[in-house]
Amino acid sequence: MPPEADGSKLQIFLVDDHPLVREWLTNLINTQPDLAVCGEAETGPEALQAILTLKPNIAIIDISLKDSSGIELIKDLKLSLPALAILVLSMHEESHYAKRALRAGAAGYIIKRETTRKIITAIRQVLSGEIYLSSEIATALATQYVAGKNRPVSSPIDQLSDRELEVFELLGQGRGTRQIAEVLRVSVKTVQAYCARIKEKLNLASATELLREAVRWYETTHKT
Amino acid sequence: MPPEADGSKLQIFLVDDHPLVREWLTNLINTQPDLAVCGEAETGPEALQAILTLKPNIAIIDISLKDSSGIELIKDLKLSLPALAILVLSMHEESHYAKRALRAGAAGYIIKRETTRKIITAIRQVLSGEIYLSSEIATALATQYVAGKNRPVSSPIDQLSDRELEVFELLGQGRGTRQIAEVLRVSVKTVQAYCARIKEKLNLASATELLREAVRWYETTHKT
DNA sequence: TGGAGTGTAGTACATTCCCCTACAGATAAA
DNA sequence: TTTATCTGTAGGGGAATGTACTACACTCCA
Repeated sequence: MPPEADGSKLQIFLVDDHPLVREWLTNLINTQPDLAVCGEAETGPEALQAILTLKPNIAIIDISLKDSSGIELIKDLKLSLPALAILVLSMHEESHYAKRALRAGAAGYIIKRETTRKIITAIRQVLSGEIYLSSEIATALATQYVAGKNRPVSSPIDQLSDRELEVFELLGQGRGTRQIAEVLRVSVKTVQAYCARIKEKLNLASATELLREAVRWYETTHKT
Repeated sequence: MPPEADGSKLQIFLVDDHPLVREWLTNLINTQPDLAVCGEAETGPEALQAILTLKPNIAIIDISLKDSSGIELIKDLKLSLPALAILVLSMHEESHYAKRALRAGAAGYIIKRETTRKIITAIRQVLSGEIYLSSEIATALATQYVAGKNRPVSSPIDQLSDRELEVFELLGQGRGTRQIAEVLRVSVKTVQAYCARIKEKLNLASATELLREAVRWYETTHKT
């Protein structure tokens, strides 16, 4: 059973790089008699350290952090604290993100567009050990599961591994190899290896085509 | 002069499709003694109608709405209510979003990652008739203007010469330098020179960014 | 228990990028 | 008309990337 350090309130840790969202969530949560925010962080490393110290009951994590990836953070957390409940708060409605988050160890996935009532519901549901998914995401996953009996892969993007997808997305943002290597804190060579695998999986001939596909994908998923 | 319907408070209208952000902003604004939120909307059309009725002092608009573009909303609003102050709240830190917003008629552009204090500052500054830009955006735009001499260009693409545009388009199709050189029957070196000039004209830092812009432009002009 | 997939990275050579320079013809400004 | 800028063309040289192939530890699944 998780600790209930401060009185009898359930402790919640927030990870999001938007001060806006953090403040709003803090307000929202603190209106609940049995819930309390016990800490916040903006980046993955910060979050990891603080969570290991504070040992909250639940962590609410934005998967698209500024420099590091929320997915990586979830994996790291699950390694150190397998019992920690994790709710992912995301602005992406696409189901790839949800699938990845769940595979990484999250117990819930809710989009930021959701109403506050549903967010509270999600927090409680995840705290009580259940899985929570936004309804669109849930239906999307369900249809994919049903259709996936003899599945013709919906998007070849699904074939990419987590790391590959991160690289793909950064490419779509217009980052160069070196920049990506810095963001991911790995060698340039590693990034190149990812690019090679992505090209293979997506059947692309050159780096230029890869970049084109990355930009297209980025544009269509992060629509303006 | 805009009306001050409710007492003497300045009336603010919110347009954002995240309930999260709307609630948070409402809270934030209502802590200010002289400001009040007079209405909210989730979509462009809703917002347009409500704003025309309520005639607020300022509208705070998220440019990336679910179905319609915030930019379109800004243009429509400026047509009907040229005096309305508009502050754009965006999650994009790239300056071209800011440019488009400003060209459409916004008086301010602030990213959601900004601190709450700065958001209040931005609201006040825009209300008082000044322009507000997040500092990164401001410096990015400033450098672009300095480089951009005195020409009021509608689209920076117009500045490209014929050959440069050809190269730009081929880049957008995913061709590499060598291929382009073959198609245009010139030296690879010449293509590189074109790329360099395009980057200069469009104020792009790297080949990767150039390619990203080329793909974007190609997608928007040769599709739908 | 062994193969497939993933995350990581190295070597070696080819290609491209990036910054500078160059120059001739067109066109615009002084 | 002269001067300045733009445009199309291209080379040199060092730095960065791309491409192809290899390697190794680790996990997961059969």
